[in-house]
Amino acid sequence: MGKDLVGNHIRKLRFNDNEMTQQQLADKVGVTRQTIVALEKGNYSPSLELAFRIARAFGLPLEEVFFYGEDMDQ
Amino acid sequence: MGKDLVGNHIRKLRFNDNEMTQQQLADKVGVTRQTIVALEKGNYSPSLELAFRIARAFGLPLEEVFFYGEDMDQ
DNA sequence: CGACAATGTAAAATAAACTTGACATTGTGT
DNA sequence: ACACAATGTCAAGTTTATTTTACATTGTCG
Repeated sequence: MGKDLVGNHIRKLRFNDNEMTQQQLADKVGVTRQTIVALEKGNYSPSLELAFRIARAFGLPLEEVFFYGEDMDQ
Repeated sequence: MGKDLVGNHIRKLRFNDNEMTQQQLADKVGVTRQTIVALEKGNYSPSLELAFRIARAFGLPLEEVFFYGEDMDQ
């Protein structure tokens, strides 16, 4: 809908503890690698459902993976 | 994408403290009333962006308004 | 060098979210 | 009884998320 108000830490999180490839994350949450690429690039924001699945994949609460508005560039 | 794994407390929250009409909430978060109706009925789950705006409208963290999986029927 | 894994990119197609407009129902107040 | 506010519903249309396919780039390892 909106312009670009939702951001995420997916790429960072894939490295930190978790050390996951785009493909592995994609498989784990049940989407294609292209979707992960698009999210990391910030092309669009995911559905709420996918956001939940990704947060789970990292074992984090949703708002530690995705953020809204002001905090955008962190 | 998925079946019906995401639920929400929108309807409850509109009453509790906040006492808001569907139309008022819709205006506040910038969608049409139909969208609110559809969400309350569980027809689909919102975009992540809209989910954030709705949570904000209630002054709550996203995961206190929307929930995933097990907790579905609460 | 040649092979292979991880990533980037891009276009066309499908699915899901959201809008627009219109009408029906229920309850409340006058 | 009439009016009006809040809610429910339905169908057709637009926009955004996601898939599919395909190819290009970089790094590593034999």
